[in-house]
Amino acid sequence: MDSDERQLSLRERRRRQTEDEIGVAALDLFERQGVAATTAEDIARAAGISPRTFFRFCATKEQAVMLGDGELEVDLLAELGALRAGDDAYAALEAYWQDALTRLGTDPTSGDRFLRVRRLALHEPTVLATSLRLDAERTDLRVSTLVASTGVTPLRARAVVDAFSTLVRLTLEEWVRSVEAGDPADPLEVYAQCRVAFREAVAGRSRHSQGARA
Amino acid sequence: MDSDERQLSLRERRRRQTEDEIGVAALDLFERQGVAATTAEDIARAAGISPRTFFRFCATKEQAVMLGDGELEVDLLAELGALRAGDDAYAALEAYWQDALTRLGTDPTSGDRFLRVRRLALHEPTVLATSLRLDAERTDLRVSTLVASTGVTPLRARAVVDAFSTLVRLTLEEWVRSVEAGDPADPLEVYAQCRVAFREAVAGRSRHSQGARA
DNA sequence: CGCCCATGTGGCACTGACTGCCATCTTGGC
DNA sequence: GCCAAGATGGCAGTCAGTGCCACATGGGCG
Repeated sequence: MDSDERQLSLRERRRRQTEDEIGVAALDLFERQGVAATTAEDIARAAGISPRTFFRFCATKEQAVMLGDGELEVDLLAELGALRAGDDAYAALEAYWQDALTRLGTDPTSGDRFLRVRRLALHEPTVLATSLRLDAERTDLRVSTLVASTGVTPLRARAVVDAFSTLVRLTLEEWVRSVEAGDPADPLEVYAQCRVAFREAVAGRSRHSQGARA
Repeated sequence: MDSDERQLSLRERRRRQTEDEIGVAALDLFERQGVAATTAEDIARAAGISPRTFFRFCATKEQAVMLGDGELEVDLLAELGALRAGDDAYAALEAYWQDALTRLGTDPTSGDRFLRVRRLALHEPTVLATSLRLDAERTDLRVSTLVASTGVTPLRARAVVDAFSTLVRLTLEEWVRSVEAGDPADPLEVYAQCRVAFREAVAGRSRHSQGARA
């Protein structure tokens, strides 16, 4: 987690600091004025850089709030790459995600930030779209990593990866909802619920429901 | 399917015709020159309207190729609305989707068009993003319809709807891949495969794999 | 038939996202 | 200290998308 704060070239440290400042500034402005009313120039000014430089850090203004989550993806890929033939990839992803959620809960700083971004995604369609697109762009690499490490067919790999992404998104959405409804739930709790709901939804249920069939 | 071609006000018929012309023009240009190299003005000119009017039909140029799929969504909502407490919503959605796929296979015209759009989505990130966003925007209505008709909890409804959307997307992707690989598969076949892969991915498997556990 | 309102269309001007290019400065290896 | 690589900022340009207004057209109604 804190392994790489020191011993980085000055450039690299600066770079991360700027990324962070951009992220904070964008999140702040988006929350305060809405995404539409916030211009890229606004964010750049608040982050102390020129508009031109701003667009070197992120391709669209919406991506400004997502600059921080690269590490999570790296971890995820490492997790996938470490699997071997016969391993249950979906289970591994679930473990990874539980771990990530726990860390988020433990570290209030990054946790809060993360929550605020997801909250934004719930209310601002363009932010949600950006998040979805980011996920989609990462899918191919996840899939090929999984195929390479475990030898499953691409179709199965894609099924696993897509199912996982969807479950994650569902979890985050429900978590945000619980926070906004006034009683913030434990993310792990929410995740457990979503996992069950998701599995039962897909399983093609037979019994378990309150009413008769028709 | 052809229920509403006649007996519509002249305005309505014109409207649909224009929509169609826009869709055809956009698809054509996007395929030929790529999305980035195609301006909204290009599409407008090819469709015989002014740029200003073009943006009254679709909010972004990418949406131009998706103008046609409104009816599918209407059908889907009708399906969801017709459910009752205790019904298996996921199964209903699967049936609906099989039906839709069959219709697409039967009607070569709209089928080809549909395929071309999905193909575009596979190669053009902005088109994929648009499709994802459209889906996300429709989610809320699907969920509330489902909640209203069957009384399930919002979380479960969301799980069903999201799982279904993901499965549909997976199916379309695989279908397109099979076409591009040179041996076009039967969409229903692809769907069946994806359904199984998806279910097994989520189910938390226990046996069934080729190798030992580790 | 002719009138009128609702609706559709086009033109114009404008904002703002994003990009290519170049000139300048800073970093880090030697 | 010196030089190549990389980072930054400014400038000009393209193009997506919007508000506004002026005009045309469809369709109901007397």
